[in-house]
Amino acid sequence: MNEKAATIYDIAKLAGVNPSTVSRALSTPGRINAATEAKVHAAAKELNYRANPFARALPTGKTRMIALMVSDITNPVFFKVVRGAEKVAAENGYTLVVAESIESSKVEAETLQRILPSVDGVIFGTTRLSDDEIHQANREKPVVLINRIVEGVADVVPDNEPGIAQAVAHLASLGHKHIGFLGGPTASWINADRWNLLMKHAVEAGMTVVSIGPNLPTVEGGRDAVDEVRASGVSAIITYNDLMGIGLLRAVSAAGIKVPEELSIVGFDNIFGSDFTSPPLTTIEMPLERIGGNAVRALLATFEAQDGTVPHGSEETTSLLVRGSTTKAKA
Amino acid sequence: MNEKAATIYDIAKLAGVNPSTVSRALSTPGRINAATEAKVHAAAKELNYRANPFARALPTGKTRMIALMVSDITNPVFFKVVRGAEKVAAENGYTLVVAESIESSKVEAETLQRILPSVDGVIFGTTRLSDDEIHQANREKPVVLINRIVEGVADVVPDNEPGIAQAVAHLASLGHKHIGFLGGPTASWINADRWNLLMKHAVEAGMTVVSIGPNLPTVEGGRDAVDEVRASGVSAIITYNDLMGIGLLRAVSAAGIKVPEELSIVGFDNIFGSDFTSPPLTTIEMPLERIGGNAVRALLATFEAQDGTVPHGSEETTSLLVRGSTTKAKA
DNA sequence: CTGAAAGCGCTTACAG
DNA sequence: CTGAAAGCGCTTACAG
Repeated sequence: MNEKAATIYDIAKLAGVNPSTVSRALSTPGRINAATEAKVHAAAKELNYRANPFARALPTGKTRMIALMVSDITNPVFFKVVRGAEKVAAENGYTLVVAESIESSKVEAETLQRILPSVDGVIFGTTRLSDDEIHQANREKPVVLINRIVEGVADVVPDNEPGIAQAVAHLASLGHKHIGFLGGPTASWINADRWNLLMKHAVEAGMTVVSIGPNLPTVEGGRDAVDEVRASGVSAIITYNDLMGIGLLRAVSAAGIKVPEELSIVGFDNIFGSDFTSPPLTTIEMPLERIGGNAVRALLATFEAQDGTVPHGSEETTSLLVRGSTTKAKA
Repeated sequence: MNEKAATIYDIAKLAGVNPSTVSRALSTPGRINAATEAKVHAAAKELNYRANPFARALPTGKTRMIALMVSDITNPVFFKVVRGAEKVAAENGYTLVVAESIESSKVEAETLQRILPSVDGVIFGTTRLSDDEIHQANREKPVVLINRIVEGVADVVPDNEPGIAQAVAHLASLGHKHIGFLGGPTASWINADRWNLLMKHAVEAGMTVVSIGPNLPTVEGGRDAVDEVRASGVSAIITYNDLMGIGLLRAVSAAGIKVPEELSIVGFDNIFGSDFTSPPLTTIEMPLERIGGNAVRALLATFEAQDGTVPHGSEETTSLLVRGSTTKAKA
């Protein structure tokens, strides 16, 4: 190991030009004499040259790295988000750094401080940071928020409405009159959005809807809701996310309640594994990979933006994926 | 955004010392006058100073970043590996870059070239690179391999034997006489290791064992094995990984074969979701998070190593996790 | 179009 | 212990 890498000086010597010419040939193609440029490229190839990104970053101040902060790397909701983000970043010559905050706002703030000097901008998956902390970060480097809206900060949020409208219509067509929503984190923008939309559409469809929980947005949180769900008398329930839906489905079945005959369950997200259950979980699909990719695009857009315009995105839409956990309400 | 960050020159001015003194105070604590050091630290704190990692990397050649290359970021096998690696990296002041090669050796080679100049070393999760390509990378920067052994290159591999021995003993105690192994990637070190160990232990236990497949190491690969499994007449099967185990379990159930009464299934890895199936999958657990963490430790060790010693690790062990997909062989 | 020079923010021998 | 200087590998005005 430790073969020393070639520099622009090595290339300059080999090609018989000045190092600054090499720099120009490599970084601003078309701006210099074509023959010279070709010579430089040939020499670069011969020496297997790759620019030292650190040396490049110093004068420009641009690192070509972006950070994606997630609260829990092992939460399957993030897998596709990370993949989408990584892909778009790579396509644009950026390197993605994914950092985990382990569900603690203190760790998250520290991690952010550690990573911020290294990157050109940061994308927050779910975050426990306060609006103030987000504004502070946004003052240093461009920020894009996923599933959260903060005044003056770019965001990418999905449009939950189509999926919820479809889910309500689906349940209504199956004869459900009284349904529930198993809530997740109360401080979360997306939890509130889903609940508000569900109320709106359920009422419009002539159904009643009650809030259950809120519980932890995990398999355990779903499992812990069994008694409350049963007590509520609902014939169908939509859960804040699939993790809760899966936990509820398994716990309810273990308690001898038949899914979907006695209780229909609809999850949210369509995470990996949500079709492993018996029955497989009906769910409202989130375009997770697109969201990750578009978060990167939004960040790149702020890099370009002359004015301080911040993109807001909800091109992403949601839709119902009917599997086995929903059926006709008992007469 | 774009508040310009403080530099050591700002600190030097504020503290009334030379910039080089600031540098020393910050990077080699204890090497200078305690009072001076305190003054510098106070000034640094006041200015909210954070060292520019790029400026630091230029003279030292050390980036304090390490890369983890995985073939598929959405493969749940990697979740805990990534988490373990991220954690140990952060503890040691390193930033982890995770890169995805999208299951293509060409993409992987390109990604590697792109990332290599930015990092101090690289960890390969599964890799499609040839031994030669790995040696080439290892010549430029230290390399650690997970689940693969290449002469002269550091590695972290789990000891598959305890888990397999336990699984065989478990199946033997349930009266199984004739079992199968559903194979994954034939070029994979770990696939071969698991198969060889299974043969050894099955034979010692007086069982016969046959190889089925190989198939893709995915849910689909498991599903596609139904006919071959059924034709083989085995009463129990161990799959290369959980993904295949889950696919097989679901497909076999759909085909009307009862699991575990008519076919016992044992997976490998204990991935997220392997307990979502009905019945939940019995599996051989891999210490994935430890493996990720130890891969980082091995890499850091090579940074220290004066001689070119490369660590080989199989401290990690495996063990059987009995859930619901195994039971007594039919009489 | 291209050369010579200065500078990005650090670190680290070299003096004193 | 600390200052002054050179250098890491680039980029980019400034000349010509």
